[in-house]
Amino acid sequence: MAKQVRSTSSSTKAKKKPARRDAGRPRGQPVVDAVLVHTLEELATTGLASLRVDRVAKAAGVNKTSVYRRFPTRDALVIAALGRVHDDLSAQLVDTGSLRGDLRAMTRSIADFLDSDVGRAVARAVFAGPIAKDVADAARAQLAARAAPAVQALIARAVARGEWRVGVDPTVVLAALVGGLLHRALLEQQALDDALVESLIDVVVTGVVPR
Amino acid sequence: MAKQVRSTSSSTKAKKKPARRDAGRPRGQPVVDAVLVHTLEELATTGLASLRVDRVAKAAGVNKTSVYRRFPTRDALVIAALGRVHDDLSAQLVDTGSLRGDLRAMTRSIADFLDSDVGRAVARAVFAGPIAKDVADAARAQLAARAAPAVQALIARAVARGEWRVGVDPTVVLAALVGGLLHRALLEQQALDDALVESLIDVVVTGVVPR
Amino acid sequence: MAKQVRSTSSSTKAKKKPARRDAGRPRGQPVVDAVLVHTLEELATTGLASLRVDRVAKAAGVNKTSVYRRFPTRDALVIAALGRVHDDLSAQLVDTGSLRGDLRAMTRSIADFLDSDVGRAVARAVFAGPIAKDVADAARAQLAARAAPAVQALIARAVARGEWRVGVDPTVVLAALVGGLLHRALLEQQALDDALVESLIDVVVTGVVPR
Amino acid sequence: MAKQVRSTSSSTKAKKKPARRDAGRPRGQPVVDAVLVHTLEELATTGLASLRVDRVAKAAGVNKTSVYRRFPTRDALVIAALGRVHDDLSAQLVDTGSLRGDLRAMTRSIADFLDSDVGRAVARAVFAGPIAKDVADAARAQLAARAAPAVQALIARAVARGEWRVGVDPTVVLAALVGGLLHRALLEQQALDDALVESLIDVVVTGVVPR
DNA sequence: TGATAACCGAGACGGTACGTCACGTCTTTAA
DNA sequence: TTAAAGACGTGACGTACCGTCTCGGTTATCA
Repeated sequence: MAKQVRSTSSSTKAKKKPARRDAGRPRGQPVVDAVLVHTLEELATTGLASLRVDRVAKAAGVNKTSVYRRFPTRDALVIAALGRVHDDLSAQLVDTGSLRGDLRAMTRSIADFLDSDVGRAVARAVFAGPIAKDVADAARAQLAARAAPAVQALIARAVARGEWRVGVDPTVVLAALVGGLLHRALLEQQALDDALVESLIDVVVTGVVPR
Repeated sequence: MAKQVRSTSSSTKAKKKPARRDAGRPRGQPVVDAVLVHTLEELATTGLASLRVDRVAKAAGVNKTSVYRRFPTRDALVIAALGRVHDDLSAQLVDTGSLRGDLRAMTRSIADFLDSDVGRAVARAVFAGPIAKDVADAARAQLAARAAPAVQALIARAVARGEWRVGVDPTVVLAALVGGLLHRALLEQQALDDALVESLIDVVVTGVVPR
Repeated sequence: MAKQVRSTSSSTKAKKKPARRDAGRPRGQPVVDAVLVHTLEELATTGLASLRVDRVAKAAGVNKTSVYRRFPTRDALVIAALGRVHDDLSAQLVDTGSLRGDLRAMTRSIADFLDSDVGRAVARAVFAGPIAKDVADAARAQLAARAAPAVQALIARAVARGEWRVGVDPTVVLAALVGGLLHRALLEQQALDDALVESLIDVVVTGVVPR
Repeated sequence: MAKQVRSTSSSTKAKKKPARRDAGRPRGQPVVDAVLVHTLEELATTGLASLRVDRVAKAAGVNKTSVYRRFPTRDALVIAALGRVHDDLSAQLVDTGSLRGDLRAMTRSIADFLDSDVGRAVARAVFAGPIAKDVADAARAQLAARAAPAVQALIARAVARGEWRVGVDPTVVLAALVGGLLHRALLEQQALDDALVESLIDVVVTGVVPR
């Protein structure tokens, strides 16, 4: 063992540091992953306001410096973390055979997200401030590239079935549905149960005025 | 040891202070008013995150200490300021003779608020965090005592006119309308023009499905 | 609520800071040295009561925070600074061939210290309060390890020369001499000239009663 | 019972304030006395550094304002309080028939004072800072008018008895004795027992050199 | 295989804002 | 007139977190 050779000399001056395990090893992607995951966790746990960079770093088993090496700012870190969520937020957009069914599936999946700790935290963070400007843009772009087609398809099916009144702006319908959920979750601070989803869809699909 | 001799100093060097004119004068209510007004102003101007207590104090012509004497925390200050807004937010709830008209007036007034700097800032702040918990409660109580009756009346009129389908939950309708506005203002970050209001009401009142 | 959203602000407005050159550079010992030196300076200049931590920090070319990182309290800072003085206070304890000469050298060196701005300030500070408890202990320990031997030697020489009456407590003689200086310097607030030193030694060595 | 008579009326509108006891009543001297007494008490208890004006006022059953009416500054208050001590510090200067006896009585009485909480606190405060300048002047004037004659007499007696070597400065002897006590009490922080007093006098009277 | 560059942990540092404390000033109200 | 009550301005304190920067040491990559 080569180590034994040096043992006599190293006995005089003890190693100061307890020998870091994986110092120097470039880790790249794993680091950002761990960091972003724990950022979301902190976000869900303690909220955006109490999110501390050091804590995230420590939780991710990474040094604060390494965080700042990749994300120049706390905000940038948060934004990046929020960006990750879109991947999980792929709303269910299936063909159920009816507009109500399609909307129900979509709304329900969004509601599920907003009912989770992460979801609520993310929503709050997105609302909170100028993050929105950046995130919203990215989100819109991302949605345009991913969800939009599905939504388009959803509406196309509804039109084909004769379930979509001409002149109705799809974005307004979405705003009403999603906004309704947000209102309930973040302002009224109540759970998003099936009854709510059903009611929302009922109002949006059928309208308030009796037929 | 703690607070070692900080004294016995000023005896040699005479005070050069220009003799403040109205130090010590109790001002009470005027102070909190000025402070809260400027808090809202800062909120609207620079946002919740950049709101500095000293700056608010200075703007209000008051000392930082005096602010802290009444509001133990920056957050408490913000919350108190938000509380003031409800007074200005008394939504217009007039009888226009039709459900659409009534809803239009209401939605329009809310939209106007959300389109103002203060309104957007307040909305962001309320969403931002646990503030919501405190403020939302107070807001709900306040609304229950003030706006609710008017809303009740609005719905009662609609029912009387036969414009309100039985079984439709008013709170859901409100959530859809207000939430739709919030979605547009804070997430999509677009102006709340009349077209949007009209579209929202159209969807909610008439529904998506053709009649 | 605590520390509500302080973030999400700097993302819009670009940082205008002139990019500090050596921020973050660990300086360790140099820092504490500079800080303590300037602490003593302030102490000598404006007195303990008017000593301001920021001012010391600024004078030392260091941030207030850095001072507090090492000295948890203003008092701790002062105490540490006082501790530094002992190094300079190594009283002259030479063999002049006679008790009077030996005492004169010692007393004179102490008097010189007490006549300096720093010396007076230090003496005042040490007297001022419970600092004494901490500092005095350290001082005593330090003196025991450094000055004491020399004093012992001084007395041993005097005994050998037949100049030290049996039963006379050295500590009392020291207290009388040093105390006499302090009384003159701090209470009577007069200069410690050679005449005083000579008189003190004369009284202590020869006594008041005529021989 | 007179109280019952008013009970019915007071039940409707409760007294806002707990009815200040002696508002407006001019009290003059009693106030300053109480204030100074409690100032000394605080001084003895918590030390100069921790002496708070509000606390003194409250302890003296007086409003802070009333304190500031008479003493423009915390320091002035302390100085005034210290001034009061001289009255109690009338050192015992009796004719015991011998120099040793006379000095013993004087030194002992000073030692007793310095061994008390108030005494130590006062001594520390006097040393602490610029107070000394003011107080020392007043003290010197006061001593010159009161104690000095007695000291003069003491020395005159000693001279008459042939116990005072010509050319010995009385003030130096006093400085050595008092200074020795101060050194022991404030720096070494030990009790001032009879042995110390005896040793001090022995050194000063007889000298260190054997006869 | 050995030099070199990239990467990481550790942590000191400057800076800004926070919330606290006590001083001394001044007004109001009441006896 | 005198005092109590107490709001207020002011300055310093000590703390927390951000983002910067240096150091030392390790690992992967290339000569």
